[in-house]
Amino acid sequence: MFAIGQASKQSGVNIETIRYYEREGVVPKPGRSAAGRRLYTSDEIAKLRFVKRCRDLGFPIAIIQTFQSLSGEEHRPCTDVKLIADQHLAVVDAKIDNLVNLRAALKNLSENCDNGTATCPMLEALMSDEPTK
Amino acid sequence: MFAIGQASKQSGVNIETIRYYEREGVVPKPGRSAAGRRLYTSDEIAKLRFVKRCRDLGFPIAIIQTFQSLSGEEHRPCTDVKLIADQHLAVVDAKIDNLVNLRAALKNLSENCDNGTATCPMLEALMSDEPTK
DNA sequence: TTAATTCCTGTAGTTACTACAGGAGCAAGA
DNA sequence: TCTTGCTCCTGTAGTAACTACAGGAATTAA
Repeated sequence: MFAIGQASKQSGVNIETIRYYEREGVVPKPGRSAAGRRLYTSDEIAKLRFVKRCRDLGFPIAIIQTFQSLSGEEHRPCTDVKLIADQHLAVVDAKIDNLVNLRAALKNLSENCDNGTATCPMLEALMSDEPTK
Repeated sequence: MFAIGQASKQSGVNIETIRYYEREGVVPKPGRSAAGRRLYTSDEIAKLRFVKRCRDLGFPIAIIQTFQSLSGEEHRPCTDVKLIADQHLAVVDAKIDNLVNLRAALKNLSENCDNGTATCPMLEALMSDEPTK
């Protein structure tokens, strides 16, 4: 059995975040010592690690909860999991596209912004009536 | 003079968001009609459009406020603006890198997740003791 | 005149945490 | 044994940038 600090180190999840996950029901409530301190089993720490990995992949918490209920089911969850993952992949793709466009616009603005004029061309562009595109 | 609905349509900023910007001091408070309704000049709407454009480029509100104070100054703001833009560009680049890596990991997991086994390889990978990478 | 639309203020909810405040338990050295 | 320092506890509030009501008043169109 491990105290919350150990659980944090082993899972990579911040202590405050662990307590937050417990409040929100993302992970089950651990047992407590006589003095009321949380005590984690290795399994519970593995669950924290699972949540952390999913979060690092950008899955929202609601979806992680779906994963957990799927992994406990009888019928093979693979199709469901893949579907969710692929939907998430599409979201990530859209985000990347957006950021790449944004980056181009930003770079374009920035590159026209070093000609030493009194008025900044970048601010002018942002304030003008023409759409930036 | 335009009511808030008009200002919203012309600037592309949601009505609730316009009021939020006003509360937060992102844009100046407009005048009011006798009955207390907000009335916007074209200049004020242009300012909303400016904020919208900056937000669409991902600039946080605090930085937009810096832009606005810079644009009102005597000394040429171009250098300052370019510096901020380039810093922001670096942030965007880092975000893109992150997402591209994440995408690869996600795709990798997803592609191994269609072999119809009873246990989902993707869930297994996320739950295993080995780091995902 | 009435119905539909727009607008008002003020408050609370969203996401996923993070940061206290104020207090108590615990382990190790002098 | 006492003290020092670390860890832990609960509960609350803050973060960013909105969004979503509730409950009511004004305006516009038919």
